[in-house]
Amino acid sequence: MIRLYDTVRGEVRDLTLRSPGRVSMYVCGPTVYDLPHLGHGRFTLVWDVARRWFTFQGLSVHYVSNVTDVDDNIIARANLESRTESDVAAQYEKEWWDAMTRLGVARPDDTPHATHYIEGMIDLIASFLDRDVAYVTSDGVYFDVSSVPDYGLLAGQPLESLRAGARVEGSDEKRSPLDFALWKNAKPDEPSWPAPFGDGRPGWHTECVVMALDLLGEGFDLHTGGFDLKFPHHENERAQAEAAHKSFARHWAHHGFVMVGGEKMSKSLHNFTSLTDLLDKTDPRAYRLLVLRSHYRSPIEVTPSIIADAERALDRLDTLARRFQLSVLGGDNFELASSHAWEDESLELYERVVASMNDDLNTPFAVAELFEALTAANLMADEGHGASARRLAQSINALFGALGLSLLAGSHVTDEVTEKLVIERDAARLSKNWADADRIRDELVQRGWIVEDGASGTVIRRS
RNA sequence: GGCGGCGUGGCCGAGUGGUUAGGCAGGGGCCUGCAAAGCCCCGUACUCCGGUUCGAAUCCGGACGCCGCCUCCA
Repeated sequence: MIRLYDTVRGEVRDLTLRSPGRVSMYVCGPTVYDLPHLGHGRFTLVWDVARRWFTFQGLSVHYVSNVTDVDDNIIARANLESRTESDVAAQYEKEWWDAMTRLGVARPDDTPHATHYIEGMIDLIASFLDRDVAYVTSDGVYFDVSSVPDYGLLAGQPLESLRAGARVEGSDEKRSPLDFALWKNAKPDEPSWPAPFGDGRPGWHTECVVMALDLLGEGFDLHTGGFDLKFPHHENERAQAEAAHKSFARHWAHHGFVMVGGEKMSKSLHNFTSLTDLLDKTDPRAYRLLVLRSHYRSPIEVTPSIIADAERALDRLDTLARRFQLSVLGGDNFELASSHAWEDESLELYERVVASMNDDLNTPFAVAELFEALTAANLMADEGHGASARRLAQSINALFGALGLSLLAGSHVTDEVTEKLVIERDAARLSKNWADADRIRDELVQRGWIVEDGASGTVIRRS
């Protein structure tokens, strides 16, 4: 049984599935108006890991993540750069998927776009107006939050106390500061769609309700996003579903932020590092390992030295892959738990990792178990138990693969000169000509290789 | 103001009341021609003050500090 923290209840509880063996999950995706930042990288990794883990465990996963391609920020950028909104959205969506590919984040099964769901949103808004849970103002249509009795459930606060803290905005026609825009009336130079209640464009909170219900259906299993989406975004999604008399997500889970110097990373604070930038400078697997080594609900700090730390840890994993010539798992290629042979040490490892992962996705503990197993595998091999060491290493590989982390034995592509140097060095070592052997080693190092003396002679790999 | 979370060894980071989390860095050792890789050993931490308990990082109360949400935001 998989247990997961539930935001509504404020505690870890069983993830009960709508239909056994199948997980339906909706993850709030990006608004495509700028390069993805580290925070986006984190959340996509966190839920990619969850998805992979569910799959690994034999569940059939339906993973939906939206792309918001109409919004104020996109419009602002388009106007600033004298481009069309769709041009801006297309550019940054491409940047998004490029970054996801490099991160090793698997494509969602569905990636609905807000602009493809305008009709459904209009229908929903019209039904709200019919039923008097929404009202028209001079600038659009607003949802009346007081029409939902348990509004504030996700925020953990009743409507009254939320209202008390709400910032008061100038003079608008909203009945409550918490009421939110379902539809924004068309303005010059803005994209708009015809609607019975006036031409315009949808507000942000409506798209996810319509798309989630369309693709996953009522009572889908899991809805996730960052803590900042808990309120008001998710609360407002839920409120709309309630008002539409549709059962919505059974389970809500939220992940922690990426911090910069103790503060939340965000575009509005201008303290973000682009994910693209990080991926250009480091092994993308380092970020995945970093994310795995902290709990998804905790904040993480991402600095160059912390990334470097993860890269060094990665070296040890790759050394294992090299030592046992492990095949590359992870990415699009991974084993299912049921197809791997778990026995002895492997079985113990597997059971511990399962216990950790199924306990609210405790990836840090799972990774700790894997590192302990790594030491054990090396020790077994050192002591001459090659076969069992190799079996354990393969299991470690399979489990990291299930978390989306590929262990790489590294490339052995060399050139003639390098090959010649290796042969010369082996000859020198054989004749105990240490001076020449060391000189050649220095030369190989200068050419960018790390040199190790293996049982069968000089072994090189890229530094 | 309301609600929520966090304060762990040099750094990162888990932690179910009593037994070594794990990683990185550092020190010592084994192995090695020397290295590298690997393995072994070492630091014995838990913001502070009370309380409960035979025993608390872990439970309760309080203090201090930090962070998040209540506005666009992953």
